[in-house]
Amino acid sequence: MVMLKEVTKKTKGRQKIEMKRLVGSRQQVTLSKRRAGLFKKSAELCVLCGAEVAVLTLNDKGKMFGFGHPDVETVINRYVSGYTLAEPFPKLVPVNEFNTQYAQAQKELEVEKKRLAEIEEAKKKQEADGKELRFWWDEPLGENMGLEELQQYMWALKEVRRKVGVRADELMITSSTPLMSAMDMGFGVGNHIPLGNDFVNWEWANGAGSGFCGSNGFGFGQDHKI
Amino acid sequence: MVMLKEVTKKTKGRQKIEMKRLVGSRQQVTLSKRRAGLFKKSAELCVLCGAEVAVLTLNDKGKMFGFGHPDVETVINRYVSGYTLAEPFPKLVPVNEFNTQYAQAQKELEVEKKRLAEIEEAKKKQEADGKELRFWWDEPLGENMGLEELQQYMWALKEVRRKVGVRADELMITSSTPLMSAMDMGFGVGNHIPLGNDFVNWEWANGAGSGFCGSNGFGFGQDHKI
DNA sequence: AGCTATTCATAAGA
DNA sequence: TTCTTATGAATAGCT
Repeated sequence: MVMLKEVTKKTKGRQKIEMKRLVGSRQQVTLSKRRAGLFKKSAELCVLCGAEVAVLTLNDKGKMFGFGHPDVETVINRYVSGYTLAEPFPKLVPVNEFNTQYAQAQKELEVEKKRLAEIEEAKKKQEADGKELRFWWDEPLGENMGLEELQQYMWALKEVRRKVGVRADELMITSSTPLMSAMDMGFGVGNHIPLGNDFVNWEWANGAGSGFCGSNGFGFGQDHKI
Repeated sequence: MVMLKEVTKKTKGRQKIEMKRLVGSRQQVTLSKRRAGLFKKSAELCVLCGAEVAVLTLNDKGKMFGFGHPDVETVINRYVSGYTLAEPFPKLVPVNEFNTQYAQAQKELEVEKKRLAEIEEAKKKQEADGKELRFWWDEPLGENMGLEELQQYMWALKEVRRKVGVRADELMITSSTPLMSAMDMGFGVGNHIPLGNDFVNWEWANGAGSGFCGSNGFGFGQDHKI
């Protein structure tokens, strides 16, 4: 005879959830949990691969949490030092709807992958030739490279600059908008993720008006055991 | 009678790994996989909780990948604005070997090429489904754009102009193709890039299109199904 | 790059 | 909020 053991499950366990905006406390709980998970994985990435990582999250209340190794600022500096110049703002005007952006990103991802694959291929080819590894930009200039493209780019820039200028003038005249006073944003160096030594740290920043933050409770307190 | 089915496991499956620095190809593979995972989780966090998120990763070769919603710049700006409000980044930009003009110019050119590739791609798409895609520089500046935002924008633009101008100047010299002068474009012809050999192995790989998801090549494999 | 067997993350429930 | 538990996901090791 076969006995069937009565199994009273205490919980339904993790359930698959639809990828759409949550609301209320549900959203809050999920945000906390997942942010913790995200930071943990970031820390692991640092340890495992020696990568520098920065993660910033901002909830709808304007509270910001950040993770960084060596620290947020360092990574951001690297980003900014190379980025500001060439990529002021998104190439495509955001369509407002996140999902649309995301879908778009997926498509473009494919294109991007192909392009980079080509670059890699070229690199390998060059290496195979026994030559020193050289990148395309290291080649003699003026060969295949971008005069025409650069002109297009510059033209576009010129155009946008004109538009911006016009718009700015309008605003200057018709508005007396005060500059953002975000200086009163407080920063604190907070929770430490034990990864052996002083390896990773996290920080947070609260919304405007709080002055400075001590190590008082900021909600996200626990350490991330790894 | 009870038969035991012989199970030949094809793989050992996922194994627990020690949290310590990996090396070689193993590190590379892990970095790729986990970075992809990190980006995916970040995207999910955005969708589920309506949070703004930015993630930057930098491998030991100096290659940076980024994810951001609405985009990396926006989130970083919020963070940085806690330090400086007049200009977005200046004080945070470190001047070091990774930040030479030459290195920057190289990055810019790559970004530029990507942009061009995207332009082409977008055009194809446009023709394909007859749907209209507008680029940010063609878009009339929104009425909602604030003064402060514009100022940041113009500041960034100014930087781009300078950098691209330098690069263009350089190209003109080495090219046999006659073209509009950098001056005509309204770009200053200032300092030349020291075309020495302090080549920095610093490659830029961000901005898959919409400014939503920065991507990369290899490894950033699967599409982020949400 | 694809494939599994596992470990890991986490949605629900308490 | 914090802890438990069952299930969904991510991913290490291979090919």
